[in-house]
Order: sequence, then structure tokens, then C-alpha cells
Amino acid sequence: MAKRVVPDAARQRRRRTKEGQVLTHDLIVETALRMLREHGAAGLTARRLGLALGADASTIYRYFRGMDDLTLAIADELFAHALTGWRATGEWRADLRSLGLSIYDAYLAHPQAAVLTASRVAGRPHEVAVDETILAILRTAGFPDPDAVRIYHAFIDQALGFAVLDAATLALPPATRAADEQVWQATYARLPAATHPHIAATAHLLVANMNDSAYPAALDLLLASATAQLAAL
Amino acid sequence: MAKRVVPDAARQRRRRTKEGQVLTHDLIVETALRMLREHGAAGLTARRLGLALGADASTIYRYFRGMDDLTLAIADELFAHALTGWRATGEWRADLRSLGLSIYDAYLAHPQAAVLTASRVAGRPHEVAVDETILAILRTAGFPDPDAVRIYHAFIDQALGFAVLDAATLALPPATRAADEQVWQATYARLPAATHPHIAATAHLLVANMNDSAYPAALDLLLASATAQLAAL
DNA sequence: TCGTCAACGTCAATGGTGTTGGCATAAGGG
DNA sequence: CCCTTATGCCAACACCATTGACGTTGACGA
Repeated sequence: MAKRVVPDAARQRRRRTKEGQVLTHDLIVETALRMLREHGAAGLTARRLGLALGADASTIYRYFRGMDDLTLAIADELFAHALTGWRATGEWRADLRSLGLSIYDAYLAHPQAAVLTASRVAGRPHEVAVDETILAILRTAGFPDPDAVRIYHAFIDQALGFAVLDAATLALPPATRAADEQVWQATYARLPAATHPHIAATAHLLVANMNDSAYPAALDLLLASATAQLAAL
Repeated sequence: MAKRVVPDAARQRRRRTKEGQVLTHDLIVETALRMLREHGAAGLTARRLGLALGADASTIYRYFRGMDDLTLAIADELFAHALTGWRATGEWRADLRSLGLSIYDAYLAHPQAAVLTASRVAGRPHEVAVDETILAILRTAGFPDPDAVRIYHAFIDQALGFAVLDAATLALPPATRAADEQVWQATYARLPAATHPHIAATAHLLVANMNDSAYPAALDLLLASATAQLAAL
């Protein structure tokens, strides 16, 4: 019986592209992330990605089933980043806080990717790893399973929700980010005070507020509530 | 000097399409919303939208500058729905709660549209109207402007964040929604318990939890915090 | 050393996409 | 009644994702 050699990632054939580039899954995902950052979501196409890699567009299909599959890989990459951005201390509230901010930061570090993949995160391997981590922290802290699951759910939804929204505003303008404040000031100024008196009255505060996130405060609120629940047991 | 007649929406020429349909901005947006619901984001194309309207794809460009412009109109429509879904009582906490849930419901009523437009809401007319309403409620309740702005920010980000995320899970499967629970149960079952012990231990709870939203509880938390702030003045 | 074969890169073609310019036509206003 | 303008259609353009055929390379077994 002929022993078929199972394809093994360890001994891959490393060929080279026309331009001499060596391709890997990771290199493609990284390049895609860079293109997203530099040219926005509309700038990430198979052809252009191939061009950036020094390869033909169709070559990408040797590594991913299609652009959709690539999107899933990008989503996964964001969570991989999130998992390396926090440190466990053993104190559950500190750990959750660190993990939440790490997720948030990973998203904000790649706003276009965050927006593009917002609806495709569920079930990605590293996203599942994050879920596992959150549940581990909560159950180790002593929360009974029903509470742990409820808090987990609120925690991850909150983190991703704020992250996606804040990333969205950050991802918006292809133009440089410097003139942003003036853009918004102009936007508020253009609103007729007659129809929007309350926005007009607080316009300066709204502009000043716009660049800091509401997430940390909301996260603290959630953690405080969880602390109270744990104490009530 | 010839007096140029300014185009006026009030006296439009209402022509008819080949199929006898009469087109309007609203009809196009409604049709687009229906197509999103029925065929998903990928199913909404200029040609197919034209087909559904009994019109040529290019005719859409008489009403919208492009598909992007149409997307903005769809985003606006969601907030228009949100504004009609709540009732003012005069009690600020009840009002905010009602408005928040109304925004959330409007998004969940059109999950695909919610996901598609998640990054394009800022500055839409009806979104601005929602902002104005929130600020009005808070300032009338007696919050000083800095607090009002901070709470407004947290409130709207929270509402939209949870809404977008929950809509994302709802928008995912082109298949019918009935078998969903089994899909997730299978997903969790496929996870090796060795690598994901905490998910494995709580799989049944996770599945049971999956269909109810964490938003109402989070909203109550925010309102309670705001109440405390107001009392401390 | 060499033959085999799978992995992987390229090329060319297909059908679908948003968008535009030209042209036809109907609806009112003068 | 005619003229302007809004609004419809058609044809064409450039680009897109995806696929199948084909060439090339490198690793491994004999």
C-alpha cells in the first residue's frame, strides 16, 4: 500500500514570485492590513494586493478561498493582536480591564480593518481564544457560571461595540487627520441654532470631547457592577 | 434679466419608468432596504436595485450621486425610524431609556442595513436630530453642559455599539434563522475541551444566552450612574 | 542521481460591478 | 403651443473577483 505523504506545513515548498518575493499567509495578511491603513477599504482589491506583493492577483487564491476568506483572516489577526497586548496579574478586575483595553487598542490600531471586519468576528479562532480567556478570568474569580456568562457577554459586546464605533470615526477621512477638528467645528457651526439649540450651545464641548473615548469609563462601570454582584454572593 | 426658475421639490416632474413605476427618493431607499433584508449586502447592486424598481440602473443616478450616497440615505433612514419609535414622558431617565431602546430596535429591524452603514452614521441629518434630542433631555434634566456632553457621548456610543454588534450576528446567515442554535451548539461542540475548557463547561449557557441582548442591562447601568452624578450636584 | 508529483505562480477569459455621456421624452410653465 | 428641464433609457468604460489551463519549481523516494 502506497504511503501517501500528507501535505505538511513544516516542509512547504517556498517558491518565489516574479519579483522574487516569498509568499506566506502571514505576509499576505500583513500586506492587506497595510493597504487598508494606507488606501482604505476600497483600496484593498485582489489586483492591488497582488501588485503590492509583487505577485499576480490570482496567486492569492492559492492561499485564500477568496477575498471573503481573506477578510476573515484579517479579522482573526486583530484578535491575535489583542491577545498579545495585555498581561495577567491574577486580580480579575485588573485582568479584565487590561484585556478590554487591549481589544479596544487592537481595533483602533487598524480602524479600516476594524470596520471592514466588524460583522465577521464571531467564531474566528483568536476571537474564540479571547472568549475562553474572559470566561477563565471570570470563573476563576469565583463567579457562578450563569453570572460569568452574562458578564462575559456584556463585556465582549461592550468592548467590540465601542471599538468598532470609535474606529469608524477614525477610519472615515481619506484626507489627513489634522484638519478634523475644524471640519467638525464647521459642521456644528453650519447647523441652524434654531433647529438645534442644544447642539449649538454645547458645540465647543462636543468638539473637545470628540477625540477621547467613552469606553474606559463604561468599562469601569461594568467592572464595578460585577464587583457588587460578586460581593452579594 | 431672465428669471431662472429654481428647481423645487414641490413641483417635480413625475415621469414613469418603462414598467410604469413612479420613482422617488423614498421609494428607492425603501426598496434598497427590502433588498438588503432579502438578499444581504452583496445582493444590493445598482443593476439589481434598478431591476427591482422596474427601472434602469443608471436612473438611480438621477436621485443619488452614487451607491455611496445611497448608503448614506439608508443610514439616515435608520435614524428616522429610531426617532419615531419612542415617546417623551418628561422624566429624563424614562425618556433616555425609551430613546436608547428605540435606536437599538431600529437597527435590529434592519440588520444588514445596520452593518452596512455602521461607519457612515456620523453627521446624517436624522442622526444629528437624535443627538439634539439626547442633549435636550440631559440639559433639561439639569445636567451641567460638561456632564451632559459626556453622558451623551457614552449614551450614543453604547446604543450604537451594542446595536451594530447584535445586528451583525443577526445579519450573518443567508440561511434561515431557525437552525441557528444548533449551528452554535455544533460550533462549541467542535471546540476541543482541552484547549477551551471554560467554553466547553459553559457551552449550554452560552447558547441559551446568545439570543438576548446585553444592551438593556448596560443601559440601565449607565442611567444609574448618571442618576448618581445628578444627585451629587 | 534522477523521476515524479504536488505546490504554487502566471496568463487569459468570464461575468458582474459602479459610473458616465448621449439621447429621447414627457410634464408643466410661459 | 412651444420650450425648458427633469427624468428616463441605452451603450460603453474601466475595474473587479474568480476560475481553469498551463508552466515551473522544489522536495522526496528509489
